[in-house]
Amino acid sequence: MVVVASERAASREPKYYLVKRHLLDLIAALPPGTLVPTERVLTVELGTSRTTVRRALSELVGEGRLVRRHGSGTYVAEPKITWPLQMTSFTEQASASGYSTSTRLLEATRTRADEGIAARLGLRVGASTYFIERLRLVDDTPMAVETSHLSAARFPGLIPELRKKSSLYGVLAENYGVQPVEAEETIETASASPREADLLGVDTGSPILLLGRHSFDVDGQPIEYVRSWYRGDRYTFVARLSAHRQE
Amino acid sequence: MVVVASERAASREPKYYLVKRHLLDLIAALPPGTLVPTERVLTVELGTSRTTVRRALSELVGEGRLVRRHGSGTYVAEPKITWPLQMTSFTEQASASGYSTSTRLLEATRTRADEGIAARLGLRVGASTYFIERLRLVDDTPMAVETSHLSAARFPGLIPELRKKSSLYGVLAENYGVQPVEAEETIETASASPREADLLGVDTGSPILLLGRHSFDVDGQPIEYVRSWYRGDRYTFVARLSAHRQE
DNA sequence: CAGTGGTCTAGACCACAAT
DNA sequence: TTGTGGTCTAGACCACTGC
Repeated sequence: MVVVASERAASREPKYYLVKRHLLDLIAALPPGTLVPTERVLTVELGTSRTTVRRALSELVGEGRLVRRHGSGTYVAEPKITWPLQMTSFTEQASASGYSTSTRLLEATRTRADEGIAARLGLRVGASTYFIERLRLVDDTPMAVETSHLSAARFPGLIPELRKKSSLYGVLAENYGVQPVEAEETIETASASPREADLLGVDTGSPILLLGRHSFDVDGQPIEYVRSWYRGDRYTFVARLSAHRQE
Repeated sequence: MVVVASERAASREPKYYLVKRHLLDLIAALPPGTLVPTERVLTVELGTSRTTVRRALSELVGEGRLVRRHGSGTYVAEPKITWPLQMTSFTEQASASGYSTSTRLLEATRTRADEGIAARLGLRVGASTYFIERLRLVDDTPMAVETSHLSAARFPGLIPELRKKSSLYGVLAENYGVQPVEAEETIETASASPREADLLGVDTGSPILLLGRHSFDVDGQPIEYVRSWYRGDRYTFVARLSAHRQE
C-alpha cells in the first residue's frame, strides 16, 4: 500500500488512524462474527508494522466494533447493548428489558469503613461495614463488576440473607423495610485493572464505564454506596431526564 | 530494578501494569503540576523498554492522573472536575457551578437529514436541517465538542440569531417559544478522533465520554438531537435520580 | 503441530519546548 | 542545541486455539 508522506504531514493524522479507517470501511457492511484478516496479513497488505496494526485494532475493540479471540482470530463484534440507567434493582431492570440476567456473588464480608466510605454512609472511620462484590451477567456474558458498601450496624445479618435471596434491594425491603427513593449517580471513564479485565473477559486497560451510586431512603439517610465497572465496549446507557427536576 | 518472573506468571499481571502501579505509588502524595521522571529515565530505573513505560503512562494520562506536555515533560494532573448532568443549558450549568465557561461556534450550516437524524427529528430523509458544532470551554480549557441537529423548517433564521446570542436554548425560548421539558440521554465511552483530539487538546485515541441528548417540547415533539464528546480524563458527571420516575 | 493474538524489546526518527 | 514526548519499525518470544 502507498502511504503518501505529505498527506500525513498535512492532516496530522497518525498512520495507525489511517489503518483504523481502512478497517472501519472494511467491516462497515460485514455481519457480526465475520473473521477479519490476521494482524500479520494486515501488516503486509497495508505496508506497516504489527504495532501500528494492533493500535488500530485495539481502538476498534475498545469501541466495541471488533472482538479478539486469543489463538483464534479477530471478528466483527455484535452491536452495543442499550441499558437503562435508573433506580430499580438489577434484577428488575433485567426482566423489563427482555434479557436473561444473572449474578455471581464474588465476595460478601465485613470490613471497616475508610474515610471515603464512612463519609458516604454517615459513619465514623473504622465503623463496621459490609463489602459485597458481585459479577453481573447478561445472557451469561459478564456485564459489570459491582462493589457495594453498607453499614453493618444498620443491617444485622445481611450476608446470610443475601446468599439466600440474591437480590440486595429485595433483602433490604423485605428484611429491613428500607427502600432507596433517591440516588446520586456519578459517571466517568476508567480502564480495566487486571482483576476486572479477568472477570469481565476483556483485556487489561480496556475502556470501562465507571458508575457510582449513592442511594438514600425516604428520610434522606444513606443506604449504600455502590461502584460498578461496566464493559465500555458492550454497553450504552440511557436515562430520561425531566426539566422540572433542575437544581 | 528486579522483576521477579514467577510473580508475573502467578498473577498474570502484565509488566506494564507493574510499572503503572509503581507510578501510582510515586504520584499518590504529589501535588498537581509536579514533574515525574522522563520516559527514558523510567526505562532505565525500572529495567524495561520505553514502549512498556509509555503504555503505563498513557493509561494514567487517560485516567486523568498525569498530563503529558510534548517537548517538556510529564506532570501530575489536576483532579477531575465534577459536572452536573441535567436538562439546563450549558450557560446555566456554568454559572450555577462557579466555573468560568465559554463557547466557540465552530460551524453553523444547513444540511440534509440522513436516516438517523430524520428519524430522531421526526422528518423525512433529506429534509433541511441545521448542523451546529460548538466547542465548550471551562476556565478557557476545552471540555467538550458538541454537535446539534435541528429542523430548519421549524426554526427559520436560527443561525443569525445563534451568532448574536450564543445560547441555543435562549434563542429557542425567546425567538420560537420552544422549551425542552424532557430528554433522553445516552452515555457511552468512545475514543477521540484526530479532529476531536485536536480541538480538545488531547491525544488521538484518548478516552471520551460520549453523551447523546434527544430533547422534546411539552407536546412531545422532538426539538434537537445533540452529541457531545467530553474529555474522559477531566470530567466526572453527576445525576440525581428519583425512584418514582421508574419506568 | 501450525497459526493466531499478547507482550515486550531496542532502536530510529520526528516534533516540540526550553535555553 | 539539547532533551522531552510522539510515532513507527522489525523482530523475539509466549499463550492459546484448533486441526
